[in-house]
Amino acid sequence: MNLTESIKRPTLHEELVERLRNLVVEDALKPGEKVPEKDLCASFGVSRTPLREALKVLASEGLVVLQANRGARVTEVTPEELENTFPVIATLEQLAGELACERLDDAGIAHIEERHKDMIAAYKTRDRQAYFQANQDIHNALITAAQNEVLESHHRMLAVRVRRARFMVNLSDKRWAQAIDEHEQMMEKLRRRDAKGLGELMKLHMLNKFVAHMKALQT
Amino acid sequence: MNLTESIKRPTLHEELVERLRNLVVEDALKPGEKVPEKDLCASFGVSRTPLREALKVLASEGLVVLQANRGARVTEVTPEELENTFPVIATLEQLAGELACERLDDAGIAHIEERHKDMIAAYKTRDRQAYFQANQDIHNALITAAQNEVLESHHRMLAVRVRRARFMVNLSDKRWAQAIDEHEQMMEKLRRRDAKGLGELMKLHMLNKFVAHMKALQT
DNA sequence: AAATGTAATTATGAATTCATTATTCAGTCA
DNA sequence: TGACTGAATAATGAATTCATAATTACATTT
Repeated sequence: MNLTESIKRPTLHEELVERLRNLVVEDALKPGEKVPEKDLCASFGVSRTPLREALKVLASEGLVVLQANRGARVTEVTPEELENTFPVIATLEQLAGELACERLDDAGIAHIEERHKDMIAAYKTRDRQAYFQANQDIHNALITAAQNEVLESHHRMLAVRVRRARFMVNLSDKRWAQAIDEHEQMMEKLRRRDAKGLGELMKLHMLNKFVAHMKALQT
Repeated sequence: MNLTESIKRPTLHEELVERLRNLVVEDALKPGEKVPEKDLCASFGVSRTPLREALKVLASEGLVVLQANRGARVTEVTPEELENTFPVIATLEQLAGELACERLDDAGIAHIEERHKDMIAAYKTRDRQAYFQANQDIHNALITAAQNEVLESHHRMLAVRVRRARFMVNLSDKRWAQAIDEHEQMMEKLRRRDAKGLGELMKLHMLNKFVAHMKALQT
């Protein structure tokens, strides 16, 4: 079978969750900003019902907060929020690193190696856009390699929240170089399939990223 | 200020999320079971709108699955699901243990000590109900003590999913004794404020619980 | 002018209605 | 008998409507 692509027509509310989430992550909807249903309905061309359903989901993901009878607001990215989020991501990435090492086959490692090279190339040409993309691909690949749906979904939820912080800070040259170095070390552990080592490095990598973010925010 | 309790009048959909979640956790709604909106609306005395909003939230928490045009089903508790969930909970509890050690004051530790004694008492009289309750209280207290909202909310989501498994297996005498022993060790680490030690024990405790569950399921 | 009270407007929560998609079941034909 | 067709029924997705709470604008009082 499978002659054609399986027909997937997502429901409106699913579509809206996606679109709204992107708006929040891409910073089109600013933190603290009110999200008037009416306007969103108009711009998406849907009625309030599916939109409100979508907002409920976003709220349970922590991207917006709902106040009864007072509508939705995009959650603020506060230092406290980052302070709480990073350790949790870090510990999840540690677990992911360990599992990925055990479950990745040679082809999988080769694939990550490719993206790693892309990332290095982007670093050398100082192409921030390409760097962020390759970086994210690598992390996502490692998460996927862990083959744990629960881990993956919770990691995604948290990663989304942190990704918004990207718009707030500039990656310093020093931190950028450090991050590249950490990735080199991670690749080394991965090649040797050192599960514990990779896990620890990934955790540390996240916590260092956190420190860099906090420093940047304090200025 | 704060002269009176802040007035909280939850919206219907919030109330429904709570109630429905309980129904799933308490196993009143069985895994795999269809959840006809109509019946639920009738039994709760609400219209479909808030109920459907609640189902969307439950779906994003992974307690139900929504199939377009075919309604909601309670998610099955499969061995795969447990296999994926336990390691994630374990790693979160490890983090919680470490943070709790750093942040609990003497009064907080004393409070946990109390619940620990309750748990031991329940064990001696083989009062499963009281045991489960005290056990859960202890874990929750440690999570709360970590003072990390993100950690807490994600842990709660996962704990709910696992708690359902309780209805599927019987706690063996052997495992029960082992669990008590593990808790004794955890308390010892906590008294000494050995953050790393408590974290490792809590992780191990969860993984052992997982092994016990899997053994029980295989029979 | 500042503060308080009140009416008008707006936005939200929830119920209802409408439109589509599944499901059921009787009937037909091989 | 058993597989297929299609009408009837039921359930769901989405739009609309209604009710209520919040906000705003304005007036009144001091």
